[in-house]
Amino acid sequence: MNQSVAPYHHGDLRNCAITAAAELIESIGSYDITIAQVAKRVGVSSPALYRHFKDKDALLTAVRELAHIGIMEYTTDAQDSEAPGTLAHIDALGSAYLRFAMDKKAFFGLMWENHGDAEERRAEARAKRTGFQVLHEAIELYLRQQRPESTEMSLQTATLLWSAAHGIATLQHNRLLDTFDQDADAEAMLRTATRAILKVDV
Amino acid sequence: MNQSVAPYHHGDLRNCAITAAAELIESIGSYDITIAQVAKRVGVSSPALYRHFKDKDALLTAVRELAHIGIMEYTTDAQDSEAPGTLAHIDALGSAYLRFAMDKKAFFGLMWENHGDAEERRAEARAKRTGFQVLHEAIELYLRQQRPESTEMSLQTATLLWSAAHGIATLQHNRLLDTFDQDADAEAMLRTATRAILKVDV
DNA sequence: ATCTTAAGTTAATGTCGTTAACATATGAGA
DNA sequence: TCTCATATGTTAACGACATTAACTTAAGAT
Repeated sequence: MNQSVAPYHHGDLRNCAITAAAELIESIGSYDITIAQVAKRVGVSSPALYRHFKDKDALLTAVRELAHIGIMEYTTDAQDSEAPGTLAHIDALGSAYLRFAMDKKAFFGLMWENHGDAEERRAEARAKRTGFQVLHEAIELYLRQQRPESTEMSLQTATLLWSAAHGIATLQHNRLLDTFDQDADAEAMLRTATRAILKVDV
Repeated sequence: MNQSVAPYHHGDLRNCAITAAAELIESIGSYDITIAQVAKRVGVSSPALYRHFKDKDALLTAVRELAHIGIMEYTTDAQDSEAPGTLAHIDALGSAYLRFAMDKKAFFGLMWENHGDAEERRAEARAKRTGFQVLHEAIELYLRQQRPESTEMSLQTATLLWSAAHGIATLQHNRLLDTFDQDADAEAMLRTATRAILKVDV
């Protein structure tokens, strides 16, 4: 009556393990966690986790899914905050990406790790593409309204803008922006990049 | 007489270990190597390496230095191939970066890993800044010659362009460019980004 | 020649991922 | 209600690994 899905002994080990792993990652600020740590946190023996995950990587992959959901929340909030088709809308999406990268450093790092299984990779690529679609649609709408002659370039433009955002986020994540330019401001950089790529006069 | 520096028992374990590690990384295409593998390759016991490296991370840091030298070679070749101050010169630098990322995938990944010691980090940051300087100077020269009114923006411009290149390289490295845009061409993207950021009319 | 010490060796430790062997609770059906 | 297959959990054990301890050897200075 307390749980809609309350399977066997533990109740819901799989999901608990995933959130425990996520909490652990968040608390130590690194995705370098151990099966034993997760098991302990859930109050279960290590091998128990192997009833629910093929291996450690499978668990981390599940956490990555959480991370995808997390970045999607940031994105959706941003999306709702500005009128579609405006430059502000695109800025908001980029800003959300940068904020996620900084707020959830460990998750952001985890999301872009190289990992094992080919099947899992495909699933994740799909999830990432879904996130990308939001940007793509925003840009397509913007171009259609502001620069109709460039509408056909929307995919290339979106890919390039994502790359720029990703580069800025990654370098900031590794504390390298400051190394290059003491006064670097990631958000300002991304706005500049956005305007340059969209060929908006500054 | 065969070695200029032939210290003690092995001869030159430290350097041999570093190159052995690098070869190993290159041959398996991953920097997920083990001390034992490196030791075996050099024909020495694992603990022997601890006479020359504080821990595994110290060895990997040394390999990272090799990687920095490697990317510098690509950069220098590119630099020499075009006249300073031209757009082609800047393109060549970016192209070198992308090529290094693809040619030496494992090294590229290793270079941007998060790692331990604070002191080592500072040293690496310095090495990276040195690489960045090359781009910065190229851009400063270009701006001075082609867009004197923007010369004061050279640092910000260089940082932004590096970020864009890094984002493209990273996404390509993770096979994500194709996921977003089947026809994505990293080099073409970077050229587009370069022209947009430098505000060159296309 | 001797002695210090750098540079190597083998043994041992603790952690980790993972599998094996065993135990138990759950829900389905007799 | 009893029974049984199976999902889920436990402890024990293994092999790989990083790292340290204790011991050995060779090189160069005195």
